[in-house]
Amino acid sequence: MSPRKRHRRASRRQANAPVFAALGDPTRLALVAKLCRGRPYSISQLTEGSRLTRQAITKHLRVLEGVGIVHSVRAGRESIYKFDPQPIEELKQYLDLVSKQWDDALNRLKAFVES
Amino acid sequence: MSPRKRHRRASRRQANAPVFAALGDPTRLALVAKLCRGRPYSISQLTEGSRLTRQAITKHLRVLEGVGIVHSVRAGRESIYKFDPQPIEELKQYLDLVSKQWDDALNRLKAFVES
DNA sequence: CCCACAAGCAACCTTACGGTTGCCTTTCCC
DNA sequence: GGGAAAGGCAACCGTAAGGTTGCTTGTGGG
Repeated sequence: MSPRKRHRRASRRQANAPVFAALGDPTRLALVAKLCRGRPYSISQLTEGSRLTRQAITKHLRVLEGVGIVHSVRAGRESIYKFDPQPIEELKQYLDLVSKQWDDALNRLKAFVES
Repeated sequence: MSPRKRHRRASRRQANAPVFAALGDPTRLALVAKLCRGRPYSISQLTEGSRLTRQAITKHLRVLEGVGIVHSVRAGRESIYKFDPQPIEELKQYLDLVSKQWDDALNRLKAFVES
């Protein structure tokens, strides 16, 4: 593999880290679970059922929005949050790549042992 | 959905958070990328090519080991780390579930609009 | 036997994160 | 118009995370 290619791959990997980090919190995972039910939710609605403050939820939503997992629009006096599947789709692709790399390595090893 | 079922689903979700968190760091992502190339690596080998201290790398490896992404065995005077695909496989499943839930919601919405 | 290499352990530092509280602004609606 | 609902902003707090340094322990090889 060329150094340039390796570098491109590395920066793609690095780009995924913040998305993983955004999902690395139970509260945020719960928010995602709720938002991917389809309907958009206001902050108050998302705060309902959580033992946390509205402010805490707001911060978590900002983190999710920062990596593109959700988008918000202001509608009158409320902020409406909606799920966006794209970043998660990219994570899936990346994890597939990791699995694939591992499988290939195992197969190469097997072939080597049997030869 | 029954409350019991919702609860089981919630705890499964919660269990994934630490794994996401473990992947939510560029250094750790780089370590995973290296380790899933197949061969096991010692700590010194994993430290090579990184601008961080061996200690820092060790800490990161402990985090990864804590969620089962890697396993270590002591071999003589070195600690050998090996990749384990299982936790990542579970993440993939979970993300699939999220995507699926979103798709279903969209389809329901479409059906509703067209009716 | 001794030295050097691999790692572990512990202390420490700085910064980011998760969370709360208090107060201000905007919007709705009676 | 005025009160209540929905948020935004900023300050603050505790703690865990990422990283370093220094020192000790164990192991392998000449």
